[in-house]
Amino acid sequence: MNQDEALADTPPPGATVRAQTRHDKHHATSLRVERSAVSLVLEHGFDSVTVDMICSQSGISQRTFFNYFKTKKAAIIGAEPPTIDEGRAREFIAAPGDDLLPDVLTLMSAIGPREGMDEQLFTDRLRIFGLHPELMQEQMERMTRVTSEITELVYLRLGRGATVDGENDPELAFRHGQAELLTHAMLGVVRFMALQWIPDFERPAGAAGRTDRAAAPTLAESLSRTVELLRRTLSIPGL
Amino acid sequence: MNQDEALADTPPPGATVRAQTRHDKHHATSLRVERSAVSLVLEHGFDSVTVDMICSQSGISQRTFFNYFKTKKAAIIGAEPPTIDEGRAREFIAAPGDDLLPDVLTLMSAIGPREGMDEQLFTDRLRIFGLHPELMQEQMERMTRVTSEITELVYLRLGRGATVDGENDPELAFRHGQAELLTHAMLGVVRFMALQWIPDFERPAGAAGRTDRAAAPTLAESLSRTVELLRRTLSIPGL
DNA sequence: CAGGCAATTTGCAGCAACTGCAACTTAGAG
DNA sequence: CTCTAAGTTGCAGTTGCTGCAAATTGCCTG
Repeated sequence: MNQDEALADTPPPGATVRAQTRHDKHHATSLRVERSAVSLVLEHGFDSVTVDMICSQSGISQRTFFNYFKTKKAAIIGAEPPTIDEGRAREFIAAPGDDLLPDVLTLMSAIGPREGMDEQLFTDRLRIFGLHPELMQEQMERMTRVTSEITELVYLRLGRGATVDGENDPELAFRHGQAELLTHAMLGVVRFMALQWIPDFERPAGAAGRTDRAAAPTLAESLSRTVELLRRTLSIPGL
Repeated sequence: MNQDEALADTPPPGATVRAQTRHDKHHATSLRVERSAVSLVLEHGFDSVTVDMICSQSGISQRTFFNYFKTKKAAIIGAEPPTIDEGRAREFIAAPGDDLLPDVLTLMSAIGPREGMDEQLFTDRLRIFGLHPELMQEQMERMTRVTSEITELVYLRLGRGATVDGENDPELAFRHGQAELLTHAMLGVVRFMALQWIPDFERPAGAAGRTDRAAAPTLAESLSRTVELLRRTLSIPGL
């Protein structure tokens, strides 16, 4: 998994002289298409933007567009991020025991926008999500695709303290059910978090460039606030 | 809201003689289309079924089809159920305090398949959901549309014990956040519940879910089991 | 550096979902 | 019964998306 990166750190022996290797080119084009798509949608709205528009602005043919992205929505949301990082998974399983909830949330957030990603593109996408719930929906759907993987990790973490031989099938099945339930519930929480994150819906026609840095909490801030709220909510007496 | 029902219990003065009132006819056609769609999809799969097929089997034109349902998917999932029942909402707010979770789940379940609905159609749809995750997705998306309404109800219920004059804005806002978070999380739980419900869903071996051919549990059973699991999960010490 | 293999790109033809419009049919009120 | 409005239909057109085969391009080997 994550073949892109694997190839990336094996540059051709000719040092950095060869500027445009096949792989780089693909990546560049992909990014160019994403940018075109996002900017066009921000300008005209999702329905008014045709695939042909995106193509001509990106300098590729329509057919090539669909070689890069399966659907129009996919192009706007961006290239599919790889599956869960192996190292991250290990960390998660072995992490100190009294922080399960935030850890799960962190794990899930890693599926969405990545760390070193283009800042402008990122916030633009957030704005689009606010404007077009359908696309937000698509993003969430993408996350649900890894539900089973996360469930497995949660399952392992839940069971790490148990003695191996002291348990029987029903207990394991029960714990797996717990993991599954917990994962789905946390996915809902992620949605909540994402919604809190999306900037103001109202958008004056004036300055297109983001000038006010008023409400743009980092992932970590947003996360810790959510966890705090979650903890206090779970402690409601008559729940 | 729920205008259908409101009109239904106001039959024309001519008793039951007039068999096909305008409204009834619409309802009948709608149901016929749904049935055609569901059976065809079960037989050939979603992609292989064209709207034209559904139309000819239902005896309507394609144009009329799109007058009844916005999209092909919508026809398969079925007519949009009305918004939350007013009486139900009141009940929810006033219900005894120590059963919030199951009550929320019940409220949400009411959005999906209705009580007095066609049994065959219902189970067929479940099968389709198992076969085509995209449609399940659509159904869930439909549920998320009432998120804000449910949030409001939860908010009211959370605050019903508080003295009116003893609270200030921050407290109210905080409670609203709680309601929002809770609603989203519960929506995730509903998804979990739905998955347990669907027969033969291809999932990684060992995952919780029915693989046997036993009859599907009723909504109430499934719900109480889920709540039980949820409660025991929330009481995990190092959560 | 030439030649060739394989991956990518592209044009083209075509299908299916969906929409607006205008004409037509029908149900139900007066 | 008649008239009006609601519901239905055909038609033409747009758009997303796919398969296929030809053209192009990057890259490796001799």
